[in-house]
Amino acid sequence: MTAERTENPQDASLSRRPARDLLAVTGLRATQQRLALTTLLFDRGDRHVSVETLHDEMVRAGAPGSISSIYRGLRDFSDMGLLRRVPVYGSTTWYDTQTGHHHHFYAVDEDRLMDVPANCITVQDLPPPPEGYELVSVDVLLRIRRKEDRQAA
Amino acid sequence: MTAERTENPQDASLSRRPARDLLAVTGLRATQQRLALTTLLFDRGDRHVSVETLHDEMVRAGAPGSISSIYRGLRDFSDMGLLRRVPVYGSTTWYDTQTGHHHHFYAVDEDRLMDVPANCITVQDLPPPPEGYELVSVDVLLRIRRKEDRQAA
DNA sequence: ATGCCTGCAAAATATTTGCATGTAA
DNA sequence: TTACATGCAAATATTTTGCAGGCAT
Repeated sequence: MTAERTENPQDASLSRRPARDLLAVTGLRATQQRLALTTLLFDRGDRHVSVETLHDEMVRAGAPGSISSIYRGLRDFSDMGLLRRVPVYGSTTWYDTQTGHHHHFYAVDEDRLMDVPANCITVQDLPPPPEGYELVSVDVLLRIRRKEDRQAA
Repeated sequence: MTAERTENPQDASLSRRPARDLLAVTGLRATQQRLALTTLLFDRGDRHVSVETLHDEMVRAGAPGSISSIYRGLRDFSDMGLLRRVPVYGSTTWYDTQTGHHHHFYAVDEDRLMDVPANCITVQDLPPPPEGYELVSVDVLLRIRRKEDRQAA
């Protein structure tokens, strides 16, 4: 029962220290799928992803990971605080790699998220949470649409 | 007190003028289903509903309307500006009967929306929308959770 | 009478899960 | 070695839609 462990050269990028560190923090095992996911998510700065966009990316990159694993991965990462679910109207769930406070434009006609530059929005006079609750996050969503969509009848 | 409120489902309440007026504005026909929907939605002040909660209500009230009709109704009402979709994380779509600017608490562990009292939140320094876009709405979602859920692990 | 609506069921879309196998530690 | 993770497919969940009959106008 001796499995050969062939160290693929291409594993180097997927085994980067940062990715492993992120996983180590969560206590999740550093599997190939999770390392690939982590690298794609966090090596390019702030991004918004859905299961679908990320799966496309992984296929293009030849990275390992089935759809189920991506669902599981994004869910687990969110639960552990590595990602943040973005509140939008549409049916698909969007995740943001930046967990700090910042906000979004949402182009309703295109079902597309855009970042709002940091420091651009000030939220004041927040009410205290209801009795027994604590505040977890503040999300501001600026719904926008193409000006041309307002057709002068 | 054990008051028996045996109100007739086909009561005149479903044909109230306000409900008909709302529908008249949209150009949609005043069917029994839409009148029932409109009455349930707008006779009780500000509320958040999903297809499921509303369907339960209609069943309980003995009001007419299949699930499909409720889906269609809420979608159409939103499209016509009578309702407003609330941006949340979960899978179900929530609608708010108050279309004016106001904001929400979202209890993540219960998948439940609560109103934030008006005038409680001030949003300042809004950035201009991207070139070619116009701002449609500003939604603030305050994610909250039970304090007890923070189990010292 | 006409054309928009509804209900039903099937389809489409989004996400989770059972289980056998694979693999990190 | 052992527990946890993955892949696949089936199961759920949510929403839309085709169509025949119904109802508002």
